Amino acid sequence: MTKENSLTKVLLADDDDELTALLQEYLSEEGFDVAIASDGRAAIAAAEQKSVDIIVLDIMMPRINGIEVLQRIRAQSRIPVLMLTARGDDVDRITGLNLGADDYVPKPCSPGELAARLRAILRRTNQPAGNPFTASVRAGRLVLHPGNRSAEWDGRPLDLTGTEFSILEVLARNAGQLVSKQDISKRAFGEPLTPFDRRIDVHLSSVRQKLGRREDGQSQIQSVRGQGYQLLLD
Amino acid sequence: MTKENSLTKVLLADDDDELTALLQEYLSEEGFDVAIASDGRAAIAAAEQKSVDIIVLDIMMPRINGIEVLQRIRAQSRIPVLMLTARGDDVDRITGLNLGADDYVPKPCSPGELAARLRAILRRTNQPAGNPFTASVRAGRLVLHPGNRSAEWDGRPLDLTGTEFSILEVLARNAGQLVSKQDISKRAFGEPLTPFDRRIDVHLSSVRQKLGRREDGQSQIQSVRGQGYQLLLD
DNA sequence: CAAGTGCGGTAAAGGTCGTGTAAAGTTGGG
DNA sequence: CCCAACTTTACACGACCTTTACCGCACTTG
Repeated sequence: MTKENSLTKVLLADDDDELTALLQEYLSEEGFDVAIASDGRAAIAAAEQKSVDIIVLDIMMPRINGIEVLQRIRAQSRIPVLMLTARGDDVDRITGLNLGADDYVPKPCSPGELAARLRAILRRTNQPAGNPFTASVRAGRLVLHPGNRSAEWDGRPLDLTGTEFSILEVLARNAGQLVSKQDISKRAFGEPLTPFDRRIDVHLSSVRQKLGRREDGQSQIQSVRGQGYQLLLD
Repeated sequence: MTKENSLTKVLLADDDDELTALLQEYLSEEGFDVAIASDGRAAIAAAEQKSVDIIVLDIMMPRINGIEVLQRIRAQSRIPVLMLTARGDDVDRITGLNLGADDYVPKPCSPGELAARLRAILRRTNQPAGNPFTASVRAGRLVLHPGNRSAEWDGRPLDLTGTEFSILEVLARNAGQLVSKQDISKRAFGEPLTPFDRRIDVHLSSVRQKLGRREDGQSQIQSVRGQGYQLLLD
């Protein structure tokens, strides 16, 4: 389910190999055809040669930085570009946008959210997205729509915040299996878990409240001490 | 993926020869192909030359310490790394993770748990695990799943704590044979038995209660005074 | 065979650590 | 500047592990 004719091709230009590996895996699952370039030179080369539909560009890269890459690309093409930058620098953001980037996403970011932003750009630029973008994730009574990041429980809409959706999506994609906090952090936040980080616990607590309880009084999301969490299938 | 036989290759980098020997034996049983480096220099060399799939790295090592080794490895590869550290020092933990370690395990630790963490990382990094990872341990009516550290008795799930699982796993892997307390300690706790340590007795007592008794009223786990314990096969 | 010795079984106490959750603090977009 | 979302902080609780204590039994010794 990775290769087909009408898959949208994404070029990931980033020197962080760990991050690109994570994103590649996720975006492939989402129905994108992913290519990788780990420095500016490679990015430009790839953008020119291969038929790429959209580019994800890290601002900080060896050899040629992302802004310059964007300028060179814009010099000869209107292909959509999404810029990734380290958190903090708003100057970069403005610069990037003025140069013709189509969107901006701060690092670290959830792969799911990145995918959603890519879809938004493609929709906006009228890209023929004839592929399984909108593929929903189903797990028991839960249905997630990564396309617009909305969710349903038993057919009723669930009002989730962005982070809540990201975390629940990780669990839903591995429904019935144990997922470690480390996994959840990497996939939902795009960064490894650090020692005293309680974010997952806190957001999961909210998610649990919104999901309600099972007939047996148990939470829909089970926790296994020291190991992780697990979304129960019915 | 690395060799003809498709076993996952683990590089153990630690100067504690006793520990590495123990881990090598265990991980081999688990279907890993194990290589050993006993100082930082050797670790880097091995990581560069041989095709290694994942690295277990002790922070405290002669010549070049683990953190520096990790930096050098990360400078040219994003191969998964699991860091081992002496208990206590959280600073090390943070440092390690920020440098790009994939997980952190405090010493001493049970080989079984280490293996589980390795599997988790490999799954996360989408390693093609075409090998006997998920191999369950079967002993009579008992089935252990080291993959998620869960267990069944007569098909019914057994609710074991982490330490209980570790101890029972040692017995199950030598089912029908006598295992000394010394062995159990090394394999389940990752450290030799000290004079007044009653931990094994205590945990084994809980395990016995959870396993119930045989028709003849005997415990499923026999003790041989002064020698050790033995899990009975039916 | 009685007394002594030491190992093993187990209950209970104590401490540690992971988790649940409310609430305060912070941030960023409108 | 406000509001929603997110993060951080704080506290409570409970699971788990270790330690301690006591008891009984096996084996030894006189």
